[in-house]
Amino acid sequence: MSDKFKELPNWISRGLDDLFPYNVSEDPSQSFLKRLQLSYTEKTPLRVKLGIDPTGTDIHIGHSILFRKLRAFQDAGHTAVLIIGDFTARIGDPTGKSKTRIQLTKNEVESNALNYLEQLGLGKSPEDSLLDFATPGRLEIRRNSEWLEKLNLSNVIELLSNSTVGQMLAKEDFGNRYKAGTPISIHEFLYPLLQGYDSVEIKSDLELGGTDQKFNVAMGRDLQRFFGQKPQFGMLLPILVGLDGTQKMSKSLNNTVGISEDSLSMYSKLEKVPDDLVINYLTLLTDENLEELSSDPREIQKFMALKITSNFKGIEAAKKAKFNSEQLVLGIKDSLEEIPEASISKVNFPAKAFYLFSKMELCQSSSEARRQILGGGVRINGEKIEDPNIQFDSPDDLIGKILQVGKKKFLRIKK
RNA sequence: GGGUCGGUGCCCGAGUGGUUAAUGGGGGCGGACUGUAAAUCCGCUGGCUACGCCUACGUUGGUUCAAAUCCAACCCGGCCCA
Repeated sequence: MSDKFKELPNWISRGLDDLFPYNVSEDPSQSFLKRLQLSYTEKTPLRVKLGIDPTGTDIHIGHSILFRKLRAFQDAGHTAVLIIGDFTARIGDPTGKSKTRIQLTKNEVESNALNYLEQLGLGKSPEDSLLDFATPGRLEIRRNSEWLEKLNLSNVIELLSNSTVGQMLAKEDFGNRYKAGTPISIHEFLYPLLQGYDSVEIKSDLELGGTDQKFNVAMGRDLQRFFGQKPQFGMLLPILVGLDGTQKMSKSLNNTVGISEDSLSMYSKLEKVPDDLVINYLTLLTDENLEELSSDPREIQKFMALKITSNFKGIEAAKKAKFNSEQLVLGIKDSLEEIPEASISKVNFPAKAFYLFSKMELCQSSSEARRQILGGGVRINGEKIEDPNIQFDSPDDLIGKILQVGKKKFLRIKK
């Protein structure tokens, strides 16, 4: 994120990791700035491609970096082409280990895809959503089964002939796995090619992706050239580092902030990210001016958390979350404006404490609840309980009380 | 297809017939501390309304009073050879 891209407008260059080809020249096939200007003079919006695999179901703020950038292009009048990788998802995720490779059914993929679109703002107004679904001409949603399903073996071989094993092994991911001796299935080599072929089908002018997508995006250029098209530009954005401060944000690493999470947990997760991540988050997830920040690291953290939360939840919800979070730290749970509530109806009485906490889903299992209690991390209405076998005879003893595990997990019992 | 080595809990990795829910490390969770955190120290880290009972060491059978440990077949992977 140097000033390498300083000639580009800020809405493009902010947070950018790479843009290729990047030559400062007059040639619109070499200079993205010229290409952009050309699209305005010709009044032809750029077709900006972004692919998503509908395998998981929850979008986290790491993903949102790409969507925010895509949205910026929409707002500048260009066409976002969102590709739902329904075909590739059905074959299975190549990077996962074979034992957990799940072959998704057509129905599962569809419902995942719908879920994704809803999180992105399907049906909402542009002001309240990540992408602009409403303005005509700004969004095109395509499923890659539309064309990939029709490829026959000859087509596939033609695609394959565009790449070599050497090239594939030069790709970081494959190379590492090859060196480490972990298995690589042949069909995994097909993925970059299929993703690249998507660019051909939709006549992409620009593809957005994480930095790990460089190979695949470049493959799209190769294939477009092969099929006689103008190659797309590639725009790479950083992979967001997760809450642990070291590894990429990923659901399987349990270091994510989901965009569908309630505002309080979003805020409280964000306000304690490691210090050296704060500026990074501000850069990638907000539009705030970085020149005018407080000098107190704790203040910057809170500012970042507030801004990001309000991006997703609105300013009012974010402020409320900040207030509640501060109350929480002070241990003033009673004054919280919004304590998550949960019904006690599924608990059978008489109920022992460990059973209660397990059933209320504050602990993953009754064994864990027992351990947590013994470990001194469990409270009811602020009062520590020490015996996992304490028994409650009736729901009336508990309704309205606050159950708490650790510092962050708590809820108020309702009927 | 042949040779060879190997498949252990979230991950890595000990264990090679008997208190073994299985050493150790990482990660995670909880506690203390702090600017929330990080670092550090301490505890926990299969399940079950639970002083007992279940389920676990690739799969399925077998040998044994007893198996993650022995045997057989199968499945999956690395490396070497084709």
